[in-house]
Amino acid sequence: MADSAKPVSRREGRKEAAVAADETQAVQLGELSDLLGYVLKRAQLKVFEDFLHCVAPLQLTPAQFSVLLLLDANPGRNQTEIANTLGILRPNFVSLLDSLESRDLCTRVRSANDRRSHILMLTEKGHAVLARAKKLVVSKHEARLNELLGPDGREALLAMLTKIAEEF
Amino acid sequence: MADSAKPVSRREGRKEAAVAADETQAVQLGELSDLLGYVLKRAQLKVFEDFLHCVAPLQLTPAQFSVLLLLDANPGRNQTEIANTLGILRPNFVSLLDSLESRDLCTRVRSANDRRSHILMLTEKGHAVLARAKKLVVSKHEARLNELLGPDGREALLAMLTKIAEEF
DNA sequence: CCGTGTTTGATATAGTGGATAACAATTATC
DNA sequence: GATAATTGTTATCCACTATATCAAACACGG
Repeated sequence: MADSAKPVSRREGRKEAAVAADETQAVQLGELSDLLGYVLKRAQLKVFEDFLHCVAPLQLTPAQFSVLLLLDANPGRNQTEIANTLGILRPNFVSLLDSLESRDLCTRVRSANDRRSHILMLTEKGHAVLARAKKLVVSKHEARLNELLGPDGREALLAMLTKIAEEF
Repeated sequence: MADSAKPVSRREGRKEAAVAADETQAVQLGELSDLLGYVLKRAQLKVFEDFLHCVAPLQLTPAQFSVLLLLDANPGRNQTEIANTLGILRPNFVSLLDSLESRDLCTRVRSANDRRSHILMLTEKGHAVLARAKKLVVSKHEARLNELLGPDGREALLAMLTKIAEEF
């Protein structure tokens, strides 16, 4: 999100005329601040933005990180299984994998059982990058969330979001 | 999200061979289920999907609904102010407004003070549609969230998300 | 009043994510 | 062995996001 897209809190530098009191009056959010979907999306953008910033030295997006995590936890799976688990459509998963493979973070190996499918595995470098990424995520990203919400707050939030994601 | 994109819970109809026990073993989410950003995004998609479904009779997207809400709460504002408040870039706000205006839900009026800017206002039809949309959102969408989380759970969730959106 | 700079809405354009159709290769099924 | 289904892939489309640029209108200092 560009600077000019930052919401609400942007005090436009113009019109110093409205000296003390008025200050051009901020736009009222009104019932929008009670719309869960609205706040949810706003929070999600903020969290992704921070994730990107924290993992910037490793050049990993949230989606790429989630793929590496899944490959680590599920060796020997094919593209369809990993893509489905992440809610990514197979066609769109191809270029994502291309990118990871071109950076030598994972490899596609033709399966011996079913020569149609590609078995996915992390490379050595993939394991190393994932390990460093995890450290950054825990020590910087999630740590900041813990600081803001408290450990129990974070747990409660995670539980409610999981409930929505699974049961809603 | 298409059917084929539905995460995890998709038991592929193939291979009845794995009769009772094995069942091809589900892919393990692993540490992904503790990643707040991941669950946050998943929950957000679910909530938007439900919103879209609940307001389908009025053909309003979350973004369009939020614009109508803001125009109602802030009559007499121009495009830049409304767009900034919603975190929408001015260029992208133009077509959004075009769509609403072509449906006679709002109007652009040249300001008398500053003939560069367009004052935005809801039309009569806009007010009516917004009123009906609000009813649908409250009675169907938010009601379902209340049912899932409980009134206090929903409040707590809203509070934490707002905190993230504003202070993170 | 004039000229410089800024703001507003708008256009064009590019990048990204998500979605569908179709295809060759391979496998499953009957 | 013929037909159907699956896997990875390509092409393509749509929505959303982002940047640069423009004309019109305004602000302001000289």
